[in-house]
This record gives sequence, C-alpha cells and structure tokens, in this order.
Amino acid sequence: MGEAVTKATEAESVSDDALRGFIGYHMKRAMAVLQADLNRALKPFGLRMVSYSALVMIVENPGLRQTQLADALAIERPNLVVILDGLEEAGLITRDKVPADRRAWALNPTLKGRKLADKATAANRVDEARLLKGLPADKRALVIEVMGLIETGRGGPEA
Amino acid sequence: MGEAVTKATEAESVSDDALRGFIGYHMKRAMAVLQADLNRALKPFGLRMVSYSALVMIVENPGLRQTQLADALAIERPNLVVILDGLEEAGLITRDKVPADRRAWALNPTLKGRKLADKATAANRVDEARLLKGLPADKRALVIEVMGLIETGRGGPEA
DNA sequence: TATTGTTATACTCTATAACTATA
DNA sequence: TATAGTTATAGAGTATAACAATA
Repeated sequence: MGEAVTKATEAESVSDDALRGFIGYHMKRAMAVLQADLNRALKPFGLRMVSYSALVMIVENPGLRQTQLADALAIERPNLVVILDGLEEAGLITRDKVPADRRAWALNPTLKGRKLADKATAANRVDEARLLKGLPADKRALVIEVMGLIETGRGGPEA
Repeated sequence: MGEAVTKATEAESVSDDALRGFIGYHMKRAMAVLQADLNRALKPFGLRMVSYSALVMIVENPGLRQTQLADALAIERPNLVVILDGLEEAGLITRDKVPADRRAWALNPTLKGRKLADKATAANRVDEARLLKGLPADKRALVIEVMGLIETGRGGPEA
C-alpha cells in the first residue's frame, strides 16, 4: 500500500518558534557545540576545558592558592582537587608548601606546564576562530560583554 | 600575633587576562548562572530547563514523534524517554498511538499541559528580562544570532 | 534490513557534607 | 572557632550499545 507519502522528511515540519526568543535555549545548544569542539582541540594536549582554564590561570598567577583558583574558575573546591591532581601527575604544575600558612598549597606551573599552556592556547585560538568564522571583533566583544552581564547580573535571588 | 596583614582580601589579586579572550570561558560561566536561574524560576511548575523545552515544543507541535523532538532539542532519544515519562506522569502530555506507524507515539499536550506551558513561559520571560536587565533588543538579537552561528558553524570536524 | 521507542549502563560535570590539619 | 585542602558521595546531564516491536 502506498501510505508512506504523508511521512514528510522528518524534522522539517517541527517549529521551535516558542523557544526562539529564549537566550538560554540558544546558549545551551551553542555551548554544547563549542565545548565539544574545544575539548577535541585540547585532546592532543591531554587537557579538557576546565583543566586547560586551570593551567592557564596558574601560569598567569603563579603561587596562587586552590581556594583562589576555585573562586576564579567558579567551580567548587572539591572538584578542583581532582583537576589539579591530573595536572600535577602530568608534570604540568607543582603544589608547593606555603611557609606562612601550612594549611595551604601554592600552585606553580612547571616549565613543561608553561610550554603546554602556550601551545594549547594557540590551538584554542585557531579552533575558536574557525568556529566563529567571519565574526567581526566588535560583535565578538559584545557577546563577551553580554555574557559578563548575565554572569554578574543576578538581579538578586533575594532582592 | 599580627602576622595576618599580608593575607590580602582573597581573589582580588587573581588575573584572568589570558582567558578573557575566550568566548567559551565566558559562555560557560554565564550558562551556569542562567541555567540555575531558569531552573529556579521553573521549580514552582515542577519543570527543569529541558522538560520545559520539551513541553513547549509539544504544545507548539502537537502530534510530533519522539525522534523528531529529540532531534529538535538536540538530545539523545534515550534521554528524552525519562523526560517524557515525567511530563506524562504529571498529566501534561499524552503518548498516543499512531495508526499509520505502530512503532511510534504521537506526543500531545493536555489542557493542563498547555496552561502550564503558558504560565512557565511567562515566568521565564520575566526571569530572563531580569537577568538581562537593560539589554537593548538589538543586542539581544545579535547574541542569539551569534549562538546560531556557533551551533551551525561547525567549520567542519572532517572538513 | 532499518527504524521507533526503550532499557541498562557509563562517563562527565556539578554540588554538599564531613573529615584533617592547621590558623 | 574558622579556614585550606581533601574525601566521599550524590545528583544532573549526556552518550552508547543492545533489545523488542514494527516497518
């Protein structure tokens, strides 16, 4: 029987009009693509998005403590521990004793860590440029500005 | 003993210069705030970000099948099943037999589902407006446009 | 054979409580 | 008592393989 004609070529008839106005809907999908893309670019270096961010922050701020780094990366301290374990085992950073406070560790990059951070940063730049191909610098800056607005602009959960 | 003077007021000395240029870094942080905020706004309705999106899509596209919805929401079919189980148990949607294809379910909203989708959408609009307080419509549109560019603009993993 | 929905499973990311050693 | 780092654990979210029913 020839009943298959009404099948339509799949998702072409699905409308997402009601969701199109929501920034969150678009950001989630874009974020998924971007993160997968970034992690693929970082894989040759044995890094993922978060471990890369941590390494760069340590290179840029040698001697900083784990609590400071966790705050800067907006992740919880317990979750940072395993990330740093990985970086340390890979010989990219060291956890050094702080004489002034024997509870704390000073995070420092090794030479290997600094070199890898540079290479990974270069790879990331290439990758992001490809993903945002043709996006003018001013538009890119605006997006970053709006992300900052969202992040800090918690109009007030209790306000 | 007065040795605490060198302690500094925590993260104020931490620089993230090297990460500031990366859209992914900012998007991830903004996304975390936005998603937490959205989920808080949706909690009174018993919805989360994904289940809300699914419900709205079903209201807007009654009769669609699960594979179509999973494609539209960019989630895997197995993960959609549990989301739909929740919506169905809450009496917001029904899974109806499709005569033409006895393997498939047609997803339809109940009256209760349609009403809840309207209320949740209104709440979301209020919440997102607060989070993006003062952001002009054209800038908002640009952000959405760039998100679309990122999502579709996979310059080519194999290209 | 291929596809729809499903189950089971695993892996990542994130969040919280509680412990230790220091302060 | 409070804080730095840690451990253990639980919860989301996401991804893949494999199955039954049907095409």
